Amino acid sequence: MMQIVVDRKVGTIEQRAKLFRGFADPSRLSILGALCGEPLVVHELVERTGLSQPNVSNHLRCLLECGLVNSDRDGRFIRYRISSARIATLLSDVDALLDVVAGGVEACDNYRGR
Amino acid sequence: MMQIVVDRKVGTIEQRAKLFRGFADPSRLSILGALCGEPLVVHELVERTGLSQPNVSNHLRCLLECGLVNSDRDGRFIRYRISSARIATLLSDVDALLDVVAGGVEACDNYRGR
DNA sequence: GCATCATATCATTGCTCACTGATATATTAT
DNA sequence: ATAATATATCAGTGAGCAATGATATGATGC
Repeated sequence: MMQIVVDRKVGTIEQRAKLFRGFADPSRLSILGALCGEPLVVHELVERTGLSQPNVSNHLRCLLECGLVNSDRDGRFIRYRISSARIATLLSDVDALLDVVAGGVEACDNYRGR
Repeated sequence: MMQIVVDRKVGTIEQRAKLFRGFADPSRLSILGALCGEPLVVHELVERTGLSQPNVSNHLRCLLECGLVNSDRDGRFIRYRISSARIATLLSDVDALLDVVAGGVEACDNYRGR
């Protein structure tokens, strides 16, 4: 029986990029940052992030679909939590990297900010 | 004298998002991944990534401006290297997170891929 | 059932980015 | 100086995403 060996890494680059894009937005970062502290319901996230409610919901749907957060219904509230402590790890790693490259990132004009 | 206390985190969220966006592209991930192995000159990156030369140069300029890579001229070649081992750390952390959420990321339709 | 609160959905609009193709600059060798 | 190699630049084009506003769904208490 023939066997086709698929290079796992090739497919993974797209996945990695997709995962990075999950973090590459100020709104989602605010939400994830808040959830790293403690689980929160939507209107709490709205308060803390200052984002509009539909905006938070839209991003939560994305984060939920990607598996970055989980949700539980609690009466008429829905409580969200990060799905893995690795998310917090990733966020602190980025901060560590920012300590090194913050100046350059600030200066980089290629992304004009959104 | 009045003092205005600026929340450092607010500014940092934009920076974090910007830094994440540096990684949120398959082309740049390919380039960074290759450079994590060893320093390489541009045409080597072109070969290994399969990207066009202008495309590689454009992304390198961005990565250079952001401080994610450094460059040294070597005759008519220009050799690029990652600026910090933390970059490799970040990339492997993402892979670790992908082990947990890969299925969800794959299924998430919000980013249709680029 | 009705009113209210909590959250989700959806279409639209505007902005931003990635890639391409052509061209320019830089370095080395002859 | 000229040719050849290596890399950078830039404008244009196409596509995709984020936020908004309006509305829909769902749950609770009266």
